[in-house]
Amino acid sequence: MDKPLPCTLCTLRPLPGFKPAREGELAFIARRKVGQLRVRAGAGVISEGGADDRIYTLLAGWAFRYKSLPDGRRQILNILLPGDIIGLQAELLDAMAHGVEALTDVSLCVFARDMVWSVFRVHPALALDLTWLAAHEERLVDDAILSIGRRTALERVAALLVHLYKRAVASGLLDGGSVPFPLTQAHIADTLGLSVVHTNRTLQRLRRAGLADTAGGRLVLGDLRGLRRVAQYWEQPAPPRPLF
Amino acid sequence: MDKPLPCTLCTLRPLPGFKPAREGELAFIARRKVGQLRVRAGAGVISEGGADDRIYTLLAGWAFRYKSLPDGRRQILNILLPGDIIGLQAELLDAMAHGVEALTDVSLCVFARDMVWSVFRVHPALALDLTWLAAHEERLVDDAILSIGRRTALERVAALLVHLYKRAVASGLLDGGSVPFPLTQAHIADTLGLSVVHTNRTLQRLRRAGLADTAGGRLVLGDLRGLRRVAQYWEQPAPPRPLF
DNA sequence: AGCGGACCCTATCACAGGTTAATGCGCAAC
DNA sequence: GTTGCGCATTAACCTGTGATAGGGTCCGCT
Repeated sequence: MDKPLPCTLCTLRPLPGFKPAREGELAFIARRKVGQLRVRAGAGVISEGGADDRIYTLLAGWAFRYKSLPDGRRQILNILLPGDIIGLQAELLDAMAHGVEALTDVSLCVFARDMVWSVFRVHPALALDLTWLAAHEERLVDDAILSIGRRTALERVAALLVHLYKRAVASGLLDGGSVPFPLTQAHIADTLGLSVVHTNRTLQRLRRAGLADTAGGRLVLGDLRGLRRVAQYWEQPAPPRPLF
Repeated sequence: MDKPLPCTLCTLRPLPGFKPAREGELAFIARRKVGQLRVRAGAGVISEGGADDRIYTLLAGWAFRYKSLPDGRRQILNILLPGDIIGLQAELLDAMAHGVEALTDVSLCVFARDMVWSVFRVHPALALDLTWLAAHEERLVDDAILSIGRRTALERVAALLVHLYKRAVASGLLDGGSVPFPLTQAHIADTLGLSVVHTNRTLQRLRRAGLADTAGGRLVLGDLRGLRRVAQYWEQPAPPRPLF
């Protein structure tokens, strides 16, 4: 639990990727932020199947959603960046069907337990925003299925790198031509349904081709257009997103 | 366009899998049903990237959501059964990121264009139900990612069959120990990220093991428990779902 | 009856990607 | 400075799955 940042001073909201808050709604949200939580890199935020029914917003840092099979094989569903909501599914459905783990040290805004229902009751436009976020996350997952199911390893890795690069840039993380990249090769493998060894081979092909480099915890794209072509990745416009 | 069924006489709602409507809400929904649409097996309901912003509920028949790569490889994201909503993402995000195609002849309830927003404005509890459906669909997609990314072909096919069997039963389709099964092996392949040939091999392994048979457009599970074990599939409780 | 088209099935071959195991490197702990 | 650990890297080998090609059956159409 670290020093809470009041929502009125939110460092995320001014970013170009986020929609400005409407009249009165920011205050409404601020009133329901009950604290702030810090989680260390590698630690769990929500455990698979757990019944933690709090709602969080990722304020700073990276995390990921995952599911696993009984025998331990793990699949990462989705990478979470600042502004993403955590725990909405658990609130709506009854149990959490997936776990969430911090990739870097992470700060989370913690919201009151009745947050969701009160949003729906008193601020329909905000409720629509919440549903927008859910639909948006589903779209990401849809894209992931397409990758894992139908792209080759090389295409998958290329598509993931382009995708994460874009999102990191939108989160204001671009610095000197590169963005932070806290995923290990094991994370990439778990995201793309590959083995670690083959992920390594594939990253090297991209590196040697001058397309992308993930060394030193940072991601540099040497040739964005070329990477996109390799990935068969076509741009989707990204409208500003709501923030809680 | 066939003879519209009034929502008050809905054939789906009485099924045990669906939540009864609350006071006043059924009338509200009924008022916004503007028609009924019939789509032949194999025809498209919504085209990928299309801007059709209407909302449908699948009233009868099977359909599926899919995405494809520029070069034609196709991935099925999700099988749709009666009660599923179609077009919610297009309404919220701006374009439809996926297509929808009918698997059998299909009947759809067509809703007024302002349906979503009016639900949020005047019936918060219904709005929450809508979001519940979105979260529930995302859960299905999460499960699919886990399958495609981390299960072997045999496990994938087994898991899919168990899953569809369960859903078909919940839709009241069980008849004499089997349920209808309108997917061709090509559909299964596109759902699981496999080739048609390997899908065929795998189905036969299951058939010879006495676990499952998909012949003749019907699905018979010879040994549900055994199939679950093969699939590493653990049951999730299915609470009754809302219906529009 | 004959034809064509879906769909299912089988066999063979090739290769992408998995598995296992060992090495190296940087870095924190002591 | 040694030890240990996490992560990236390589190599050798193996296998699950894909690609291609063909045959069979059923069914609707003319």
